[in-house]
Amino acid sequence: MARPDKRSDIVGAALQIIAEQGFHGAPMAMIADKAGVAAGTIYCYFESKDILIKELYREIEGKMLEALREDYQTERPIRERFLHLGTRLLKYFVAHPLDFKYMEQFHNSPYGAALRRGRFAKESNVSHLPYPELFELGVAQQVIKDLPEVVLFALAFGPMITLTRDHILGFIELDDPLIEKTIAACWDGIKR
Amino acid sequence: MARPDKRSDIVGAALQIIAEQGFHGAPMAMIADKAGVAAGTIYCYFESKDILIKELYREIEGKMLEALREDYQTERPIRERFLHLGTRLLKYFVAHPLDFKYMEQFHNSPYGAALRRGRFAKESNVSHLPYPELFELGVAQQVIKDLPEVVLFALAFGPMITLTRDHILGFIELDDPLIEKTIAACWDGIKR
Amino acid sequence: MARPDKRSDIVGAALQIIAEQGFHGAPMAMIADKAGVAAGTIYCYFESKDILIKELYREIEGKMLEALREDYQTERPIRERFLHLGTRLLKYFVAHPLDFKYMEQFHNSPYGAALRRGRFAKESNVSHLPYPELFELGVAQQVIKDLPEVVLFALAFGPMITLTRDHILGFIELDDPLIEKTIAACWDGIKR
Amino acid sequence: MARPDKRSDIVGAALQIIAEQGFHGAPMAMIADKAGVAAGTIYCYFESKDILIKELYREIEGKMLEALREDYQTERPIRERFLHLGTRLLKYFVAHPLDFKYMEQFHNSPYGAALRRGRFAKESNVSHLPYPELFELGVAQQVIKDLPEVVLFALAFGPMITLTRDHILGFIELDDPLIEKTIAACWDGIKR
DNA sequence: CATGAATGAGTTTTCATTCAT
DNA sequence: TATGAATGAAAACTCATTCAT
Repeated sequence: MARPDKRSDIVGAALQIIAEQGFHGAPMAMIADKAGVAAGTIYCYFESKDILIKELYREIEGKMLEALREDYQTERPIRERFLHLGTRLLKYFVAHPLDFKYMEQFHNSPYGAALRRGRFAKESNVSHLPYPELFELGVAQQVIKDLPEVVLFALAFGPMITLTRDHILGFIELDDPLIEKTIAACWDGIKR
Repeated sequence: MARPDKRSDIVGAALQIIAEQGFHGAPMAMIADKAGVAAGTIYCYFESKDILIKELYREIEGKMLEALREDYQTERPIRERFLHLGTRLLKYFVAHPLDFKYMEQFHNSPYGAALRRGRFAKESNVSHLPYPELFELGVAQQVIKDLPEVVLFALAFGPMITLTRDHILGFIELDDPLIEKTIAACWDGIKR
Repeated sequence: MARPDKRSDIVGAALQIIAEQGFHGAPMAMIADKAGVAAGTIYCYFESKDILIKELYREIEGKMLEALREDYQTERPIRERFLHLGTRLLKYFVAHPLDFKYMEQFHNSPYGAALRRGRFAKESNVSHLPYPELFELGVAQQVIKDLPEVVLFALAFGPMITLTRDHILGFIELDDPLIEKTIAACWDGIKR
Repeated sequence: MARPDKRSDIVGAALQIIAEQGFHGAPMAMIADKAGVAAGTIYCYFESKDILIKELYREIEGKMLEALREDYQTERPIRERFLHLGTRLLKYFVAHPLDFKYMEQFHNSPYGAALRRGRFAKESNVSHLPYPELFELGVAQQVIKDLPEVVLFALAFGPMITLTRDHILGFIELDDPLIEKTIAACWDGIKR
């Protein structure tokens, strides 16, 4: 009767509800209900709501990074590599709007602040991303503006985030040509 | 002992607590306490927490727009007007971090989604801003890339939002020269 | 409609239910119900169930010690002072069976263990009681057996506790003559 | 790998956890875990947690009574028989602190109240113990005070219980000489 | 207008027990 | 017998809102 993997059902239900209503609009009982399990069952798979939230974030981030890295060729010129990454990222978000919304909820919360602080303390505020290296290299090759990494990151990433949000809200339809034009414009922002 | 205007006290307390702890970390009792009034008193000025939140948003947005429009000269060239607006905006956020954080909380919540939807339905997703007109004009004069307004908005605004967040989190120190370089780079992103 | 002091109602309800059913047989909802208040109201007076429990213990202990000290004359002989205290204690418990049962619940729980440890660490395992001094004095005067204070305490107190329990359970009817005979027997146990 | 008798494993695990954490600090899952069996397995041996608790009590009481009766010689004088029993009892508790703690948990709970009531209804509040007979005989021989059996029981038993508790809590170290002195003092309490 | 005690619905989490395998 | 995933009925606690003063 139940689908074979209850854990997936729970994760899926949590993703959908949290993405759409936020953490506080997602009582455990509602998640359980949508997943088709009893309230207590969630605690067979996740120790607490906190852990469910963090775990779900890790899964989404993993899938996203995997998508980014696919076909990424480190021997290509800086510009092409940037365009590849930006395009991939935007396309991933367009294809997985719930993932994007979930990540936004996560970042805009104590969880996200803690995560960012932790990562910044080490080396990068969005670790695992191929960006930091790419920017450093571009600055060294005098292809990219000589600005702090954080600023370059904002110039490159900020528009994608804002635009994805608008796309999801239905303010614009992001098709492939528009995505490419947008990423090209992002490049204009950081290129020397 | 009490300041004359309880309403201001309430608004100020709400801004501070919500900006720092989020909507759910800001019980009415805590706001009342910080404002130095009784819990019930808030309801003399605001029908509900929802209304307090929306009202506070409107006030902050108003102050911000006022700051943007100050010294704004519609007869100057597109580029200069953009640089003026961008610089003003970034400086305003740097000077009023609580306002920025509050707006982020607001946008990243059902309130924000509703607001944006409402505004888009009419004409603009960030109404009252001088941006839409500026972009239209820039496109017509072939100074700005021929992209949808929403995209231009993302290219111009996205980096500022992301960067302000990083500044507030302490990942970077935004001084005036850096602000100007950043806005100039934003211009590169949208200019033809 | 409501009795003037809701706090007393809550304390009274908690005493009765906890004494009879134990801490785990006393949900906050049940206490609230018996007190004639809403569940949340309890938290206007006590931060948590833990604090309610500890506070209630302190109140009971205070009343009991007051009863013990009444008419207590430090200039009388050791034996008379002991008989006075023992008789008072037993009579207090007979008159206030709920207090006795509550204290038993308390002592037989993590709360009690913590309390005893704390008191023992300082100077006495049942501080505030006039016993320790009395025992020391009696040993010095060679009226009381030369045994560790803890043992003397057990010899003197143990029977009263056990007997009070039996009285409350209805196994025996403790009237004044019997109380006096019992305390006299307790004295036989510790006297030299 | 598993010990042959799962039932013993379960009983042992329950004893240890309940003695140390109380009934409510001993979820069935934890008992099962410590016993090295699955949660459901416990229900193959015990119908419910209640029944496990009662059953365990009966086993402990049985072992304790057996220890008491060992070497007990009914033809010896009353005093010697009392000293024998008291010493045995105290030594048993010192040697088996978990048993003592478990019994305290049990008595101080609805289970214990029910048990005592049941036994009193028949004939004795601590049935199976050789005490009642001993007291009756002692009173008849005019060696023991002419007090109700319940009172004699409290005078004799109460100190041992209180003292064992203090010993387990580490407030005193009960070695053999001290045990004997204590039991002798108990005798002073009941002897004529 | 102002107060703040009181409310009670709603939230997360625990855990004895069941049952399909 | 043995398993352990699943259940769902509590339980403690929070907090927006009301209302008698």
